[in-house]
Amino acid sequence: MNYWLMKSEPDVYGIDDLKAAGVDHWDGVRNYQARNMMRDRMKPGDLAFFYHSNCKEPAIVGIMEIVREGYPDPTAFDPEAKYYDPKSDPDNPRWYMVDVKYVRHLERPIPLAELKQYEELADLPLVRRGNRLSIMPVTKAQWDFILGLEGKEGS
DNA sequence: GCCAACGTTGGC
DNA sequence: GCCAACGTTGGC
Repeated sequence: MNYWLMKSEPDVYGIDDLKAAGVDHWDGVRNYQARNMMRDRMKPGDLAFFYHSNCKEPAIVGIMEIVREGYPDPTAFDPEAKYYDPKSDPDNPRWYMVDVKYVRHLERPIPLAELKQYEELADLPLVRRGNRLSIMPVTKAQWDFILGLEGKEGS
């Protein structure tokens, strides 16, 4: 199984929204690298960190499970949708999404500023300068290390 | 709100 | 196919 980290702006869709929904579509991704990962690599049973971006304190805030592998994102076909893409054709869809299920909040949010302090996470794209990937793979070692931070005091 | 870094677009 | 211009992301 694989591990992931997925970003969302809490003002748009935060972990509490996913908790309320239970299961939801991770739609609106319009980046090819992220698309490829959802379409080709994510499988039901994979786990992902829910990350809050573009907010006061960017942080990993929870865990979710992939429950449906990549399939075409219908919001790309909808002229009324915010992320409508006229170049995505239902017969040859350009954009994909997965379904995710809320698992739990972390015991405490683990802020980006803290994640940046650890040598163990130096290769995680999230902490690298200028990184803009909204979906990224996390190694098992990184996953376990981050979970190990949960019970510690933040710094 | 600023702005650096990045991905995409489109002219050539 | 190059690359400048542009729009977006996202931390600060």
